Amino acid sequence: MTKIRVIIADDHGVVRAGLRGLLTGAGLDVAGEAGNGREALALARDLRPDVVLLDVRMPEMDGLQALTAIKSEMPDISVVMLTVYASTEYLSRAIAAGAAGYLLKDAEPEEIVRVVQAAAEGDRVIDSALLRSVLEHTPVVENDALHQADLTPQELRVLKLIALGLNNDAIAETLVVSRNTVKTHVRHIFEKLGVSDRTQAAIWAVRNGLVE
Amino acid sequence: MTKIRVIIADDHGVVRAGLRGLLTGAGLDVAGEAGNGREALALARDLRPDVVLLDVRMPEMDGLQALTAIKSEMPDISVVMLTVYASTEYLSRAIAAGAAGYLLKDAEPEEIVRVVQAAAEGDRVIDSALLRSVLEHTPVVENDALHQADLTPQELRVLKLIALGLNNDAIAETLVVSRNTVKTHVRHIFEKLGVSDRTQAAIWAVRNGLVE
DNA sequence: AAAAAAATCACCCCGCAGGATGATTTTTCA
DNA sequence: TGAAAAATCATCCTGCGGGGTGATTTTTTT
Repeated sequence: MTKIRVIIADDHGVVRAGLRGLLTGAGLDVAGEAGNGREALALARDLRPDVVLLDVRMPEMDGLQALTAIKSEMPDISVVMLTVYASTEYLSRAIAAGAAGYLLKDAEPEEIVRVVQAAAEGDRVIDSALLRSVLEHTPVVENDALHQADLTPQELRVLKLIALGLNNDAIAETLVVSRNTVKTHVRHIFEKLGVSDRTQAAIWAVRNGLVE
Repeated sequence: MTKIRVIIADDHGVVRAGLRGLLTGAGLDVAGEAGNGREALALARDLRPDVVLLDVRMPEMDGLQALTAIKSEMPDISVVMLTVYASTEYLSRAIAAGAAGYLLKDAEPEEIVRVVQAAAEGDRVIDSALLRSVLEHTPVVENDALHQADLTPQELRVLKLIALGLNNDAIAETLVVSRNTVKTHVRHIFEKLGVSDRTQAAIWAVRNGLVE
């Protein structure tokens, strides 16, 4: 089997060096480095790597823009986002734009390697611990509709995760409960919102500012 | 079988009278009339009708607020929205909030009766012609992400309908094509957006201003 | 301490969604 | 006019989503 080819994009040389060492040490092939989103896009065009590691915050073209550009032009390439911010805003945008992974910069080195490898396999890995922390630390703007829906705390978490685009299994994993439990919550949410499927629930959530 | 019980809410007496005549003539039971959303909500609490007909624009509490309040408190009651505006904004909010139907005030009388009856049966009827007209007449804000996604005109329509919460059958009906065709478009959309299911596509669409 | 609400989980069923493939027709554009 | 892109449709298959029911445990509230 050939080595997994990766491109690193971050505006800090130190970070790039650190990542390069980490990935190379794990047997991956770092095919190129970029200092901003535009360079990353150009490099991806030229080198056609398996995975692109993108910092969210970069000059010229930020990580989200680069993500969108890369995914729409080269859907086969997996993109992993790297950031210092654990915000639902970024996270959900990244997921919606097709990111294969989302990592905090202070994640364990092994975790980073693991996610990049999973991304190369075509898997989508959003760190559970990260999702949980985002759920708890992002205050929900008290909303009229939201108040009327009268969701329980756990239902609110489930709805947020639905609105991030997660399926029931992923939600179960994130909240550390069984799939059946998630399905029960999901049904209750549908009843309370008066919708009939998860897509409508997700739209409801986005429209009511639940995830940004 | 008992008559279908309906509440009418509109701030114009003329309209109420017209609707009352129309519905009564069709064998329905108009249990009450309201001049604003708050009254409609109160009436719904007292009378527990099968269907509430809500004008979108009303004083005190508008139709969308009333819709949300009624659906979250009494999910069993079907709500049909009545409006003079064919805007995606209202339409999608109404659908997301659980409206069973959405009608233009200049709709055919038979159409209005038909939709109210369908709503009473628990069906959800969004007029196809209305959807089509909304699709064509709502200009899409040219967006960076949208441009990059490079969707074809028909794919764009399908995506809009996904973002309104429609399933494949409803989309097929709206666009007057087969279910298979819709599924093909849907798959292409997923590829272009880099997402893996319709919920994520819907979120993408909402975030990129495709439906409001 | 008792009652109510929230959270947990299981099992069954069905249908639609999503993925893969292949093919034809229509429209657009060079 | 010919090539390319877009739109149309079919068939097969698998699995997840969504609905229905019932039940237990934990937490909150009164």
